[in-house]
Amino acid sequence: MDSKYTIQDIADMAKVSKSTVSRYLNQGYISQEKMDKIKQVIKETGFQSNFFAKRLKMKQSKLIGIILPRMDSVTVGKLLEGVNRILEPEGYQGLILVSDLKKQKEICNISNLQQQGVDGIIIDSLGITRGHLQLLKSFDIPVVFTGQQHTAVHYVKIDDEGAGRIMGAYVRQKGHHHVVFAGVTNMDRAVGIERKQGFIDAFMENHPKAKVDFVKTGFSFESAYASGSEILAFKPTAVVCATDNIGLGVLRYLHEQKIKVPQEISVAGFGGYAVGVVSYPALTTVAFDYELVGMKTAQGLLDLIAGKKMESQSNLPLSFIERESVCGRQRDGVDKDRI
Amino acid sequence: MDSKYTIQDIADMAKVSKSTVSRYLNQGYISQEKMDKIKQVIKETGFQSNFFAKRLKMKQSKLIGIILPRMDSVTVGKLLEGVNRILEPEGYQGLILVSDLKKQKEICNISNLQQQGVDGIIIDSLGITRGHLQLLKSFDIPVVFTGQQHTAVHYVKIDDEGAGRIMGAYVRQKGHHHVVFAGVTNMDRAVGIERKQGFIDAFMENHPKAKVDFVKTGFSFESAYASGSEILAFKPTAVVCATDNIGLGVLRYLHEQKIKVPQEISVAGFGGYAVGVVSYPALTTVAFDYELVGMKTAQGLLDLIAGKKMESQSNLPLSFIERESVCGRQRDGVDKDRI
DNA sequence: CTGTTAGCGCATTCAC
DNA sequence: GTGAATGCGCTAACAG
Repeated sequence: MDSKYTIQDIADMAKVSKSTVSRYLNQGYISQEKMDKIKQVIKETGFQSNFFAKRLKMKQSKLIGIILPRMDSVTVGKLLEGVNRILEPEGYQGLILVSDLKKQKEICNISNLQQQGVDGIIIDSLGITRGHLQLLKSFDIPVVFTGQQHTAVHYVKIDDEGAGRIMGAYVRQKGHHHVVFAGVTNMDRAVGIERKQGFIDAFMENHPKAKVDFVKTGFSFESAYASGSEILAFKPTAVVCATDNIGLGVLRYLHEQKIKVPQEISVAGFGGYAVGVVSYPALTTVAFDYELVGMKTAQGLLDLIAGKKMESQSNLPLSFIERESVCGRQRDGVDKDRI
Repeated sequence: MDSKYTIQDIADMAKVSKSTVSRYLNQGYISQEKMDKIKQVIKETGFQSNFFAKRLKMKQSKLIGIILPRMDSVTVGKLLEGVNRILEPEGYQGLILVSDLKKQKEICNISNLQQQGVDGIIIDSLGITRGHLQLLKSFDIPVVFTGQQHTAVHYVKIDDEGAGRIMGAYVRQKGHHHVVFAGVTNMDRAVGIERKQGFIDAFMENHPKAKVDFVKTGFSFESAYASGSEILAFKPTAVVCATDNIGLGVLRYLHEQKIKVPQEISVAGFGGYAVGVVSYPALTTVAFDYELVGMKTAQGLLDLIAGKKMESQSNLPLSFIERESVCGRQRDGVDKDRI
């Protein structure tokens, strides 16, 4: 295959022993004379040491396994960008595996990566199950989760509950009493439970007339769009969506129904994707910094690999972005405002 | 590190030789009796063969290097999705490196991957330079480009020129005479030259009154938005944008300027991203199937690895998506329609 | 069918 | 400082 030079070849050419070449490649400890000679030969031949032979000796792969639920998502892209920013300068490379939104495959991927001899694993998880914990116990390579949390593992994630609370407080303060929360399956703890509960808690607090109806939808624009009529049936004054994607789908549905946003119904989302600003109206949202999440996650893993401790955290900074899709309601003008 | 069992350990435990275990792991050719014994021991120990030792022998890494201009982009996500769909069933894994939009880094990444001993490389290139070709000549591992083309390499890409032509014909047929093409640097041959030229050629054909002004902008939503006033200064009846992202930025600018699209100005893009449908109005565009590109690219590479030939192609199917952002013009109502 | 032997390319003792 | 020798864990002839 790669009909390449070996360390022996260049040793011969430089008229030294291969250990000398090896030293040149690693610590040093050789005379200037041989050093120059070797350098020259290496340059001429374009020699590069065999990755696998090296790793076999070194017991270190400099490879980090990265398990992702899917590839074609904005948040995943941002996350990777952040992870890469930390890994690359340290000489690590990411080995990416995709779970296709299946928890079972996520577990397969873990064991796969472990077998490949990666130095650590980052998992943007769909949900941490007993299966995960059991598998993780069976070997001792460092693992950091993101996206989901669990007391038994290391994790770095956004504050889903806090994000929900921010939105809940905002919508309440805007004078809304009756909202539909368009959320996802509670198989996804972070988004399906924490984020939703945060919203409900803050929205309900000291808010006697408050009412929240729940409509379950998927993560995609299309499924959100398809839930439009179900949402409308509750006649809310505002729709709070578990993700910006869902918000965009709802917005589209409303637009096609000729329902004015935010005049007739307000809409809000979570995520802060750049696309939120291209919709009409631009989507009010709680923004997450996934690139930062990626950086923190990678740094945590590197710490673990170095034998240091790492602190799990689920409190990464959030920012509220008020755009155009939510408007205020008169103190008591609820429900009657709409037919 | 991974204080793991070796093939020797399990050979001892099963009271056979390690070659027998190796056979068990690979082809077969052993008695049922020993087979059962080995299977049991492996199960008990959770043994897994050492990845690096195996690769060192096999001269095959089952690793495919993938070089991307950046991570956080929708097209890249789709592409990877497609690549992965082909690679995974064949037991290959992708090793992803990011070029941060720098051609020089793209070249470094190539040589990096080659050193790692990948079996092949896929490059979503920023532009194929002499540096690329020279480096590629220095080793013989299969490489397939996408995103850009060059006669001296293998490539699979969308038909940028054809896409441009489709849009050119459409806009002309809609009765527009004066358009601004909001494009990117011609350092990017595919988008900056081929796509633009295709548009201009088709638009100009048998179209005496036609006029195309060019405004150079970046790939981002923000830079497109910032180019808004420059575009408007030409007073076109339509703006054709080199990508949907640019189109979205222009749309946003126009929206904020209270200029009605498409009544006052039409806008179109290229790409067919899902987000095009959430803008207001929804963006008319030529859609590319990047997932298909990914699949074709990966398949081509696999063919090359298998010693087969592969045909480069730049004619992957396109689809025109007519949405709301372009409208017809009266035969001579040009320019005067706008102040 | 099975055990023995011999490397894959490299890092790292150990004497010199 | 430097070279010779050893083995990382595995696969692939080689004889039996």
